[in-house]
Amino acid sequence: MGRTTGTTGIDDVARAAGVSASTVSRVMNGRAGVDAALAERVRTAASSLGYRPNPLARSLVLGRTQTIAVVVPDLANPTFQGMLRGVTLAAARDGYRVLVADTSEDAAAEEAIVRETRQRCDAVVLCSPRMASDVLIAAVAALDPVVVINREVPGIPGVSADYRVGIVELLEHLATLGHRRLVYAAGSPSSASDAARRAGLADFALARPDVEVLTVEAGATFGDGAAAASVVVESGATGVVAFNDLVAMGVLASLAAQGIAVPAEVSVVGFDDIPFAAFTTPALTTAAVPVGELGELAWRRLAARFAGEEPEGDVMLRPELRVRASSGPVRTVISPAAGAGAGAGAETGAGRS
Amino acid sequence: MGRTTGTTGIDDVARAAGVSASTVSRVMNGRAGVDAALAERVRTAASSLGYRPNPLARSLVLGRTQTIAVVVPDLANPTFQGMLRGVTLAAARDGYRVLVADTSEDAAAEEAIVRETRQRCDAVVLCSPRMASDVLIAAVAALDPVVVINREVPGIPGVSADYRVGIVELLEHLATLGHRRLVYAAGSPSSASDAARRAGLADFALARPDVEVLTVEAGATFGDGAAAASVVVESGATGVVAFNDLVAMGVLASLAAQGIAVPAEVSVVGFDDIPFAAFTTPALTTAAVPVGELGELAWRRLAARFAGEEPEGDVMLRPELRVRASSGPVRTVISPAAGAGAGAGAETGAGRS
DNA sequence: TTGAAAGCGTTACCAG
DNA sequence: CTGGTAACGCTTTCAA
Repeated sequence: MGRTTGTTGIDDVARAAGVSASTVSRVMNGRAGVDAALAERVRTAASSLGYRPNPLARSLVLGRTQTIAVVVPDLANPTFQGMLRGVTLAAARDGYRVLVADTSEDAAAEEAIVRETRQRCDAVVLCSPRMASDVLIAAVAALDPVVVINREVPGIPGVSADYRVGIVELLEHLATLGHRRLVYAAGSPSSASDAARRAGLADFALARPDVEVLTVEAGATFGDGAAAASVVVESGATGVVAFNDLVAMGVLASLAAQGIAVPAEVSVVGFDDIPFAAFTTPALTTAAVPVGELGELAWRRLAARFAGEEPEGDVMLRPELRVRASSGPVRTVISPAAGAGAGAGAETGAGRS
Repeated sequence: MGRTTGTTGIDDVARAAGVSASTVSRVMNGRAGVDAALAERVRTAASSLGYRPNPLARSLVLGRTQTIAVVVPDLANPTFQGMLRGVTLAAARDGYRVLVADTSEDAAAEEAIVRETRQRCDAVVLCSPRMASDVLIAAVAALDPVVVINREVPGIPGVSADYRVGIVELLEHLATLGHRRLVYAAGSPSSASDAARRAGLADFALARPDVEVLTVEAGATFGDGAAAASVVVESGATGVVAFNDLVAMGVLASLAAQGIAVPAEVSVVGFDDIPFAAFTTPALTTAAVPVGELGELAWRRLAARFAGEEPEGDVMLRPELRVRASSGPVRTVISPAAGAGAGAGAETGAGRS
């Protein structure tokens, strides 16, 4: 009846203003059809009591929380940080808040986490979900207002970056520079976006049969890149396309340690354009994935759904080639391998996306 | 009465199990004193109906949401990303979720955002709040379960990194290497953590009167660092302590552009140890601020409060010196300035903390 | 041990 | 235009 908790409730305001709770509610929600004088009295009472409608109670009766969940595999990954930021900023503009959940790359725990967080929200954004396709498809059905970033799910609209086209741009860039023997330092085979990249590799192979592209299994981290560098050297390739910028940085570091000049002897390109890609030595040529936009777009889909609009089709954002100093024309042929050169083993919270 | 929304509610389960809602509630909450057979029947009914207690309704009646808010000035800043991650992971372990809010460095809007998000949660973590001290003090009182990171607020327990001690470690490191003329590329005067650093500068001045430390107003970004580099060169200093890693990276880039060798001619050290500090060229010596731990600690304070424990005093985490390749012994004296060398102007979402 | 009923703080429907 | 009165979905006394 009002004074149960320390908070001032709608009844307190109603009493102070000498009206009913209904009227206070109407005034607080700006609903038309309230006598101006009364409304003013209510507003005065409300502000003098410092009344703030309890969002929880509103949510319960309204059936919406004004909150959406964003689930990411790893908050330390720049890619997901960017998506989270994009969603958060866009949602905030429309008065929505974001509940964030980090699944710690645990594909098995993912579904439970998603369901749990979804229950407290009006919708959920799944960033590069790791769960198996069948699980994902089933889960998504129960999540309804949901948008998936960077993973195709039949039936539900998704927003993704076009990794397939992006890698082709990178390959073409190197081919144009005269490279004819390249290596792709691949990511995890279980990565959906790596599959897209490999599809791009195939596209490219058809279009440019004169360019040879070897694939070496690397991974998604700096250490993986460093480890893969030796294979690159042995292969005699003049250019390497890394799964992502982190891997590229690992390659860069290992190459530098072996005294191999970039891009004079070997060109190195990454993928993603993480915030620090511009600051490596040499600055990294890469394909920029507009993670912020992906997040923003994800929000727009949700906002549209909330507004009762029909779901649109999938959106594919094309990565943008950013040519920097790490790639250049073919000059010399590197000398056939010397050592096994492992390189640094640093670990940074980033990786697959 | 149950079937209003499409969701299955407690009444549906009760009906299916042939018991009352009270019993279902008791079973779902594992409250003792329910007939084993009945309990089993309830559990069966619940799972077969896919029943999930509505967290909102529980929150309303229980008075707790199992959610805390984390408010940061800028989600693009690695420092805050780290704190957010620390809080999120720690809270998740205890079954709490995190609502995130980005104030976009808007000191004026901060208070409203904080109040708003706080209302939906059980507590709030303020990361390096930008609002004026008096506003902060007043706000914090109304927020109650609250912990502030990296900013002192009389009366409420805070967790911070000891920027004052950290910068002294950096200065001592350079002094030990033989440097006698240093410059501090300062951050924004309005930054609380920069004030702490300047206090450290004063401490150091007293302890090492033989070392000269000039202060040049720089800023918190890569561009600020690049711009400040020329002043450093002109000053004839052999070492520069940057406000943070980003500024240090800017200095590094500008120095490299001018052909000044690091650390042979000038040593450069940063602050924070952001994830990429280890990957600059040369790798950056810095003082590591344990942002993840700060976040985790913030959660612990909150968890303790929830458990009814008394608030402890402030916690100060000491930054850890990370010596890498960008700092070295004094060798040569740099030649008195040549050009104004501005340098890159890249912008990265990072900065004050 | 179990159930009925009274809220938790709002909003919305329906009379007046 | 305003005020009762039901919900929203759940937990928790209070009786039985």
